[in-house]
Amino acid sequence: MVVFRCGSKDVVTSMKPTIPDPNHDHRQCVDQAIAVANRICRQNKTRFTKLRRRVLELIWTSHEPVGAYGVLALMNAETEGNVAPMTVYRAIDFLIENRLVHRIASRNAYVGCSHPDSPHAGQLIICNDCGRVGEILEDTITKAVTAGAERVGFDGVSSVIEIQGRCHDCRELSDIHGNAGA
Amino acid sequence: MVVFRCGSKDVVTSMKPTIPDPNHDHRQCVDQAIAVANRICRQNKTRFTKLRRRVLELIWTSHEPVGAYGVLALMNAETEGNVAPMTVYRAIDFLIENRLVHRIASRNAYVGCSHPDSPHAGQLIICNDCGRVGEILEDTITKAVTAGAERVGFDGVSSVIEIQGRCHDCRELSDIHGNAGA
DNA sequence: ATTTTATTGTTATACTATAACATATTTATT
DNA sequence: AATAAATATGTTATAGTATAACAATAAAAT
Repeated sequence: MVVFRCGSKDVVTSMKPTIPDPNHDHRQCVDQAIAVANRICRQNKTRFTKLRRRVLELIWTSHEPVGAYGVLALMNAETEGNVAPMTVYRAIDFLIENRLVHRIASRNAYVGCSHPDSPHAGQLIICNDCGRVGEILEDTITKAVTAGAERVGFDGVSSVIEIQGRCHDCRELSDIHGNAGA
Repeated sequence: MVVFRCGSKDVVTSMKPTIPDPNHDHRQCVDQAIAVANRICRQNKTRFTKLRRRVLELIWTSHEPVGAYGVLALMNAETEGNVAPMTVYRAIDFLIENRLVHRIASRNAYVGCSHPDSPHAGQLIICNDCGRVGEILEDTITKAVTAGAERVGFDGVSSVIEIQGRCHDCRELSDIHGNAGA
């Protein structure tokens, strides 16, 4: 199963919705993310403060991962006050604990989570060309990992699964160049 | 399939060889790793220099991941000359390119590769208790990841798969404590 | 022997993340 | 409402990870 959410659309399919279309209405993504965050934090009895909201919005600036210092730069660009790294990291930690943000270990960067409600961790798909990141929830992967771990006596498994490759859009672009382009 | 190599033993099994036994003869692991590295580099027409060999040996000091600055500390502890970080990083990069070492993205650390010959990337299993790292080659995982990626139009996939949990040994230890211990 | 290429040395600096303690704000309790 | 307890944020300093840029050396190719 592939789950992908953008704005109010919640795509559940077995085919191709990969990474958000370049022309999609991204403001909807952000609005949706904030709305979901509000609900999740209410459920978790945690506080979705102004700072945390701000950081979440900035992380959702795009579908490309942002570094903590990237967020910091965005914050300090807007306001004249000087936010310290610690402040950003704390907010990010909170967002991760509440499953609103993923850390991409292979890039030391962060990206908004598309389905914070889902109980089991998904897999990140990272395009090496355009840098965008999507998320899939493949049961076969989850099961294979659990089974593989159990085979070697591993317990209480949580996995970092980051799939790097080239997304559908970028492949088409390069096909055009390769076949007909200059 | 589970592949695990220690010393001259090359275990291929479907059951339980997890992470190296605490009592194993670790010098054999190191010797084996160096011998394999020699061969691999000859095959790759790359140079397995004294420095690179040294760094590989130090990374193989144990089955726990070592940070780059950990390697650096080990080097500077032995010799009185001052090795610079850059030197270590370059050697590590070389070793990774030649598949002799894995980077563990979730820990910013490095660990020797147990099967540099294998064409497809394996999965790392990391014990959160004892810190040791093993490596498995589960075809079902590899295939599930490839299939999942293809389903969303992903190409040329290479994945970071780091499975974190508690190894067989640590679980047994904690069972003892839980059932009969103080 | 000379050119070319690859490796290592050296210095400086960028990037990522956390520790420790002070202050402010919110929530719970009386 | 006043106080205490818990949570969140501010602030400063520092630890930890990684790379850029250029110089010097060593190995391979011509």
